Amino acid sequence: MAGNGNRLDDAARAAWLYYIAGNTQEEIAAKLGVSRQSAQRLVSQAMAAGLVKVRIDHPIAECLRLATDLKARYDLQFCDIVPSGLDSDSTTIGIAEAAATEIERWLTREDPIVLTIGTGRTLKAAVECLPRIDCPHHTVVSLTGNISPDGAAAYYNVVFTLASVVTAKTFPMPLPVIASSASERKMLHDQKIVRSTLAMAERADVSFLGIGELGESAPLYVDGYITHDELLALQKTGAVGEIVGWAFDADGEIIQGLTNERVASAAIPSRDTSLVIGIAKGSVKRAAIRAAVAAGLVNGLITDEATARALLA
Amino acid sequence: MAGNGNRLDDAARAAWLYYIAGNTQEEIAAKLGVSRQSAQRLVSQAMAAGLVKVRIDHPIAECLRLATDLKARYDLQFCDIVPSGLDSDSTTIGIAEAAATEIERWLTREDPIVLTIGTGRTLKAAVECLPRIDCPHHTVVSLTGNISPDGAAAYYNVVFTLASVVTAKTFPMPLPVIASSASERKMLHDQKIVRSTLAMAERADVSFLGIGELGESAPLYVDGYITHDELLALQKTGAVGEIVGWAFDADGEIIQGLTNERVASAAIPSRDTSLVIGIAKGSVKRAAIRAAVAAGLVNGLITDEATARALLA
DNA sequence: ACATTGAATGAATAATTGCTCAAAACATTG
DNA sequence: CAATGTTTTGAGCAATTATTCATTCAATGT
Repeated sequence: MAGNGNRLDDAARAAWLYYIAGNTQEEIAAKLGVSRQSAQRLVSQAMAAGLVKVRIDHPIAECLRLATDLKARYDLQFCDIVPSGLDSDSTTIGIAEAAATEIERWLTREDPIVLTIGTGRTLKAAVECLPRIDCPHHTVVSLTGNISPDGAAAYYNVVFTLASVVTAKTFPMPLPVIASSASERKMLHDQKIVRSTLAMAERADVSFLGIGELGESAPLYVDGYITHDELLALQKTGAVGEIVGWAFDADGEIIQGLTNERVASAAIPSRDTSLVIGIAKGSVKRAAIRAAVAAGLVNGLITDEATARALLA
Repeated sequence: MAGNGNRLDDAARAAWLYYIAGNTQEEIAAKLGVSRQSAQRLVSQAMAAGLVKVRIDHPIAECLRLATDLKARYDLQFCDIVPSGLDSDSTTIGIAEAAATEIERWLTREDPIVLTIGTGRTLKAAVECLPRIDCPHHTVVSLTGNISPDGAAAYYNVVFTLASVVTAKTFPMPLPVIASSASERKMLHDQKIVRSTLAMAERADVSFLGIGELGESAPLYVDGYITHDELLALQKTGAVGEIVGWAFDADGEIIQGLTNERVASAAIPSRDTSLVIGIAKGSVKRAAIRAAVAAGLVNGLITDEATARALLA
């Protein structure tokens, strides 16, 4: 009723009445003067629009244990394990929320920090879980370029998504993800703005990075940043994973040459002076994750129970 | 203890699978190796134990919370808070629409009601938001006179505006707002038509009233119903606000004497037997609104977020 | 050992929620 | 203004979730 009002407003109202006030959808329908079905639609729209944030406030003992073990085994500063259904290879569910919680924890700090962020599906999902946070005193820097091969904005670059929900000062990288040549990369990196952004990235206090795999469905390849031949070449030199574009082998050694000569991303921030959290799960990424934590490419990890077990086995 | 903690662990896990991973309770039961109803019990235990935190990320959510708090704090039957834009002192925007919605809700009822209405800019704006409503079974009564000091129709008397858009039986008060003397008021009120209108007002089911302030820009003064000296006199006795002309102090006590001896309006309808909704916002009206709700001059309130916060502070 | 109590369980059932589909309302275009 | 495509709506139905109730099980006191 009430004329037009914003549709999302009503959705939020309905969601509030449903989740917070514990009303049944029929009661909501009555209060809002719509049919029960419409009330149901409003609630699920609020859901779909990501207005509803649920968090479980309990350290599940088993996950805690795994986290402690992993921290000891791989000398991690930070580790969060999310419960998994026994079979779960299902995308980003779970760790995205956990990552969002951790990002939120950092962005709600009083003292100003520099947070750097990578790319990827998981990270994107995590940022979409974030509530609005007012934190103009913080700085968010993207480690990766935001221009996709076809010149469009890179879809999985998350800095803009983050900026739309958080009031921190944000610095995207006005670069392609992978330059066409080593010399082009040098030229791009010599630009004044890029240099200052790269410099800022080096002052990171905390970083959130996806860990990508380099199999047939490697995101770098699937999203068109590298060709199939380039992928094969990487695999041939033993590359098993990639962080902000930098391919590394099973020992966590950054591959020399090949596409790594042209990766336009900033270097992974120092693990000696800052917290670098990798976020990934799933059996297909296992080798990549293991290499990354074993070699100390990251000193923090958010993953799920199944992956944690595999990393400890 | 141990049993209890373990149980909560499972509850947390079940809640996690349910709310975050979106599993159905049957799936959870399978994964946790318990029966479906046990899974249900775990989830609801997690709920009861407060493990599950839901948050709605939308300004509306805050408004609903404020409304609930205000209802509890001031023992209100009804409260609606509209989000305030950045310029929170800007006239009637927002609450007018909200008031219109509530008026409409009452006028679209099947069973016949008596609705009484006051005056003022906010109420005028509210009525102008109303759609056409066919409701000949309802009765609308003005609580205030509709004759301005210069003999013309009082501009902010809303009964005529309302009548132009709604088919209810409407009863204006063929009176000045403030009589020239106490005896004139008595004489006027003794008229047969006025008496029946006043009697009708006493049978109100719901009332919509503006809350006016009594500072330098008090509507009563600005619109010429009282002189500047009368305004000063009221202020001197501690008057902070006014409803349908009746001035009251910071404790919500109706001022004795002064202009109140000549206010020709009907009394504010009973808050014990009917819903009396005050509609006002803005920092300049804060004291008046606080006094009105605290003393129970009204038992319903429509205001904005900023004012609601101030009332709770 | 045995009765008593109280929590936990699963079956049955009631209530609520989610989905599909056809009709209606709406907007757009020729 | 008719024709068209799109969105919104509510009814009916299927799926899911909550509650009730009789029963079991284990623990405790007599």
